[in-house]
Amino acid sequence: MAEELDTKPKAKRQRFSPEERRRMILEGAIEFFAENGFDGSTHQLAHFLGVTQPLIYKYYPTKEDLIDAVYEDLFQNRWNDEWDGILSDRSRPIKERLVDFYTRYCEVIHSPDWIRVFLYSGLKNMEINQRYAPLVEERAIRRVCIEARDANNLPGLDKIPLANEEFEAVWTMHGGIFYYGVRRFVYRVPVSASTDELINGAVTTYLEGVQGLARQMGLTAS
Amino acid sequence: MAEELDTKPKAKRQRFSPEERRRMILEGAIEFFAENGFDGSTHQLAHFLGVTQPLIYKYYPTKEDLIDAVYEDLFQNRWNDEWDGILSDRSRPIKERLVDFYTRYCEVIHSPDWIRVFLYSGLKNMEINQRYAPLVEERAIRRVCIEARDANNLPGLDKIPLANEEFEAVWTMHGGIFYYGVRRFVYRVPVSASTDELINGAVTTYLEGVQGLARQMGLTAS
DNA sequence: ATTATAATTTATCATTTGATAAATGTAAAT
DNA sequence: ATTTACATTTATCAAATGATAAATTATAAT
Repeated sequence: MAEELDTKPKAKRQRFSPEERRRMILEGAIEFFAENGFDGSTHQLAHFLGVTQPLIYKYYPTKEDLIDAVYEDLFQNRWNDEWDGILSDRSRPIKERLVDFYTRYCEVIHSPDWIRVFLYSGLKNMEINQRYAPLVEERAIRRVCIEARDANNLPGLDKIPLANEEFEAVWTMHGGIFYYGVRRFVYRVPVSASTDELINGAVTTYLEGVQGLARQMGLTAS
Repeated sequence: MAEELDTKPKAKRQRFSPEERRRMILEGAIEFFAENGFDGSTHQLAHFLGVTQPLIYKYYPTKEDLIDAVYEDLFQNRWNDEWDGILSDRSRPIKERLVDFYTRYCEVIHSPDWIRVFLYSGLKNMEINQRYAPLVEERAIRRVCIEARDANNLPGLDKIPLANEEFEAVWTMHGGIFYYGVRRFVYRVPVSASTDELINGAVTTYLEGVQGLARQMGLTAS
């Protein structure tokens, strides 16, 4: 009768197809590494998965391979090409476009897994984030600068090239939105506003503020 | 004659006073942990210091103790009380005050050591950052909100309490300024603006933008 | 029911890591 | 020059870690 009173739930061995198991390990690894960083041990990860440690190595021959799979799943092809169109669609008010874009963007990045793994990878590795920042600058920041010029009837880039301050103003908005995720998922402190309020506030402030900036820079409506 | 041709510089044993050595180890640990995270091994740290690993344990009985010392040196008492006065000094234009404050603040936080250790500690631990965020909110964010109300002749807090959007607008500026450090010292990508340009841009945009926000919220000049 | 495939576990290893004790050698005091 | 104090190193350890090989057992095909 003591057999059923064992301390462990006993979790009998369960077989899955290679595809399923591979996926299960990857999903678990994302959650585990997001919490513990890439220095979390494969033994602990296995325990977290409810599986023995050598099994992980059956599907990912080295820890490095597993980490690469985590990177790919989280960051590769997560930039939706439709977002570019949203920003440039001048049939809509610019504020609406920016809110729309950042709402979709935040649906991707404002998760504990994404933010934390992104920072961990930035701190450890650097290639991924070094590649990511220029992508953001090219596809978002720069585009916002251009649209802000147009929305305020300011000269186009062919007349006057983008100034550092214009770039940084967008980066500041962008960084502020990113940082909201850091406060929530890294520091884990209460935030006073919802994501919608955050985006609305950041976009409103930017659009209003960039006019003052343009004035300060001596840009005049054309 | 082969003795002088040894591969190692031979670096003969050097004695320092306990205070000096303790300091040397701490400084090295900050740099080392900032680069490698707190999972960097004490063996590697010793090598980095040009010292044997047990020596570290003579001065810091456990790795935890050393890490705590790193925290304390970087984050404890780094908030200068004079900063509070700068923000609240209504004899100066608000823009000048904000620029002044953030210039000094950035002198502290915009260093690879500070930014990286702060993020590492946030990701691993959380107590420190959980304590730090409310400090910033109380002594900076909130104060900026109040001063922005005053500078725009808007009702005081006794009339109308601070709205989430007002708070978030400042947090966005603040986060944007922080994120500039992340781009430089974590992602290690080129940034287009200098720290001065960044601060000027962020502050200008915020001050201009918060007026639009107030308008949107229905706050009227009194 | 028996067999065959292969998913999963058990057992094991070399290295690394945080930590300790004993030996060594430097610098100051006598 | 000798002695003494103690800063530093050498030697070592148990536990943890990434990784591999062999044994086991669940599942599907026969």
